[in-house]
Amino acid sequence: MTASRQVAPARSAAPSAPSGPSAPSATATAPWDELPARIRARGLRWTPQRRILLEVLSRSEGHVTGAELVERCRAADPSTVPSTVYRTLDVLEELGIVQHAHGADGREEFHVLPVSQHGHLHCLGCHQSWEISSDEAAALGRVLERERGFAMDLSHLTVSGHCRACGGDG
Amino acid sequence: MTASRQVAPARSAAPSAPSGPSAPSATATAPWDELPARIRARGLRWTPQRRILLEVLSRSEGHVTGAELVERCRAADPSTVPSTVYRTLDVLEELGIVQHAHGADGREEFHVLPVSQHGHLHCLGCHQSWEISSDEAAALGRVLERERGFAMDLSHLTVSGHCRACGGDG
DNA sequence: GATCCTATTGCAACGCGTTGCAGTTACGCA
DNA sequence: TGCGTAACTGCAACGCGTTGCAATAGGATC
Repeated sequence: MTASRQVAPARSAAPSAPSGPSAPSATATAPWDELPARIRARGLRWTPQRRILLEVLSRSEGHVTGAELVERCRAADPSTVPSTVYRTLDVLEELGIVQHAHGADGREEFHVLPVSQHGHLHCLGCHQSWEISSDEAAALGRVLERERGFAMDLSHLTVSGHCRACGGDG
Repeated sequence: MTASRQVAPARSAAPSAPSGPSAPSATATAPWDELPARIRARGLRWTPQRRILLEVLSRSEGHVTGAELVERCRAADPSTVPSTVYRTLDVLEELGIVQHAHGADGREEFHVLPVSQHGHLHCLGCHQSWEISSDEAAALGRVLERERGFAMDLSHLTVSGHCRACGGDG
């Protein structure tokens, strides 16, 4: 048995969205090529481990859990260790390459190349998830801003509840 | 050194709210007394371990993390094991005694005796947290309901961002 | 009070993620 | 090309939370 590349950990399936289509992974200007330079320009280093993670990320779309990324890196290089992956993800987050959030179950989810700020919707019934556009969350943002001076970070938002199919409608 | 009852794990300080005062732990009708009966009525059992957790909970207000509850139970009975605490919390959640959510860092937080549905606001700068009333979240709820038929579970909502003091205002 | 059924417990192991530390290595510079 | 520094890696251990399993013990019934 090889390192089976388990992709969906049974609790965070994120299939196609029924009403809100997901962004088709535009790969805008392929920032992957410039990354080594950007990294070095910051005094950071371009290592084989980082290259592998970047390759994995460049093939990913939507949300990926940390564990999934570790698994995929391990498929590319069995000697991969989790701590390196997570630390590299931290670095990449500072560079704006990924953005992390916490799913409804508290697990970390990474979003690759955040095209636009968006939150997540998670159904407690069927465990599907969808994206919330900034438009939709705008009202909440405005209320918090106006009444509390609180600047919401949409990308970190996960709203749980029940979708139409699972009894969302009365 | 005894089992030091560490209360604030340094990453989820939740002091008094600056604009939204927290509910003053009304202890409405003290449901603690009826609990043994309610539990037995369901075919469940009233055990010493559950009694201890209930005592701990009855002395808690606001949000408590799972680890904190384990710690406090251990203070009352050093032989307490985490799995029992967490399993009992599951049972109590079904009975409506507690409600769990995931904080901004993904850790579990339990809310004792949820007086009214409310979400949480978490400042990424100072790590304070406040409650979001259902009024405030209503707009978001309406949008999701109308456009997606999605029934938001407010109690599970944590909004991250920056408060006024930490740069929330432009 | 004795008996029986099964809910519950404690244990041990696991999974995800983080952290401290010592050894390694990328890479700027002479 | 060789050198030096500090960024990075891998390891080991930890913390939080979950799960499977065998043993225990509520509590209903007689």
